[in-house]
Amino acid sequence: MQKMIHQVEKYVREILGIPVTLLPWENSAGLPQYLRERYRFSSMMVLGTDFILMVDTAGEEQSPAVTGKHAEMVQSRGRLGVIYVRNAVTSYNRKRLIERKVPFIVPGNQMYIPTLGIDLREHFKALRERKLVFSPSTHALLLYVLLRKEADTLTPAETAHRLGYSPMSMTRAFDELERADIGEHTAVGKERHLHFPEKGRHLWEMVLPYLTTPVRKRLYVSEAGKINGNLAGQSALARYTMLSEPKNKVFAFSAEDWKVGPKSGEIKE
DNA sequence: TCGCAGTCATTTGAAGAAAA
DNA sequence: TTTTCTTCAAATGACTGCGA
Repeated sequence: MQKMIHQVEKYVREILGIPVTLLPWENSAGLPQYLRERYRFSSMMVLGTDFILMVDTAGEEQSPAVTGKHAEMVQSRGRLGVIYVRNAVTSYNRKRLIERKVPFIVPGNQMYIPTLGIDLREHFKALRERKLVFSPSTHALLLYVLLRKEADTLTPAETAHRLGYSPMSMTRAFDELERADIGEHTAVGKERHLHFPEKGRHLWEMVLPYLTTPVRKRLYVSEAGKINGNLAGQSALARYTMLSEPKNKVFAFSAEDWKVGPKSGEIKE
């Protein structure tokens, strides 16, 4: 929770360019128990105006109507404007919070405080620098390098042939690695050469910040015993190591295999 | 001639908006 | 609140031109 308070502080400071200090709000003891259980309260001064921050600690989102009522109750007790804070708000609830003129802050994302004329939406997200994340073809190239024993020099054309990608995709993968300063990139005539001086764990740790999970979705299904697929996660570890089998078996499917396989059969999600 | 790179088209999925 | 529709971005391949 303290982390969220810091995020709000940082976000407001970044956007408005002024120092902001958040302090615990002393008067929260007089609020009903259910409000004190759901929210954490802080006081904040922005542009000369004091506010109470009502930080939502619950996992599930509640309706904007309920949020509005809670904010009104806190406002009537504290005699100060209330700003609702939550780490994420769905688009439809955001719209309704604005309709109800409920001030809110989603740290790093949105700030709506109509009394101060502040209405900063998600477009600020786009202005931030984008983190370099490797494309799937680059992931494939790296896994190929990590799994094979010999350490020879690679070219885009040869790697494309081996991995089943087009030469253009492999050229892009080489570009991404070069941008991330991973591997030794040289050119022999017009041919690009890529060599990895680092091996195994060292290489893995170097590339880790640029990798993303290949998992699109996690599903729990009935009749898992009827599934025929590639074991994944702890189930795969149990197959190849001394680890014991997990209670629920884990399988991995590509989107296509899932559609023509278990999803089309009698397995229920 | 061949390998690479630039550009454009296509496909796919995610996110947001609108409708029910 | 849920479902459906729309838009946008990412990933990839095909085509083409450049230059060693």
